[in-house]
Amino acid sequence: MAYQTVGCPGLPDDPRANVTEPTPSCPVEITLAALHGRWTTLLIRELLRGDRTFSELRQALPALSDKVLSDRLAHLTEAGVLDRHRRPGWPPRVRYSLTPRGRQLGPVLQALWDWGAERRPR
Amino acid sequence: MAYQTVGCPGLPDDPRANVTEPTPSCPVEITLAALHGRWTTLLIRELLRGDRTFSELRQALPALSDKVLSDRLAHLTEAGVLDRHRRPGWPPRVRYSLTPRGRQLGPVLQALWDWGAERRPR
DNA sequence: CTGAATCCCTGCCGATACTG
DNA sequence: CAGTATCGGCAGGGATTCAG
Repeated sequence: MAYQTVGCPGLPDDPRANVTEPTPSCPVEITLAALHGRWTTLLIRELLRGDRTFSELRQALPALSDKVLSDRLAHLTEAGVLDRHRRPGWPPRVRYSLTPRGRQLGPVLQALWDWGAERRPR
Repeated sequence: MAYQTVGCPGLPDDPRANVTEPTPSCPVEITLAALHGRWTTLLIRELLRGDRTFSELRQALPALSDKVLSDRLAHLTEAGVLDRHRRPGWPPRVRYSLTPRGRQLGPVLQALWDWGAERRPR
């Protein structure tokens, strides 16, 4: 995807809180774009637990295909959420770790968790 | 969509924090499913400001088509985020308002806003 | 006024096969 | 080991048209 949009919680001053259509400059949309795509939040959860290599992530999420894993990692790196560390030598080893900014997604995921964890009012 | 996934912030006790693939029972995914789709967060923002009718929402978000607006309202109603109030008489008027649970999305959107509003570390 | 039905187009995601 | 190339299915979303 990349198809989520804007919202304005308590920030009436910021002009970005008053957009009338989905726009990439809206902070809410920026975050949703970073989290966008199936498997993405699971990957972040895995990396919140510590650094991981490509194959460690594959092991942790067996149903995730190489291609999609590769896509997600590239997307998250591009979004500034994680860093790639290529280790020299053979076999090639690449280590993925959250950036400081990526670690700040913790509270965001927590907020998402909290809302979803409440009992559905019938 | 409906294609976002799980995450586990600080809840290692909950078994749902350890799923190895996207599943609808994960709280994070429940929330992302509720927010899912283009225009959705903009609609919620609009309704956080107060009740709105169908045509008021159309006015507020001119680039949003009838079909998608209708889809989003149905989806959010289904998700327990908002209520429909059909007013008797002619012309038909339907009023949409956030449920208590819907209003609790405020902090969630705030968390999304906050992360997206921070300067991108270059 | 408030939607539902239909059509088409685009982009996601999975499977498979292949490379440095 | 860590990816990329290619293909196909399917669902999201916009435009238009029709209905209660």
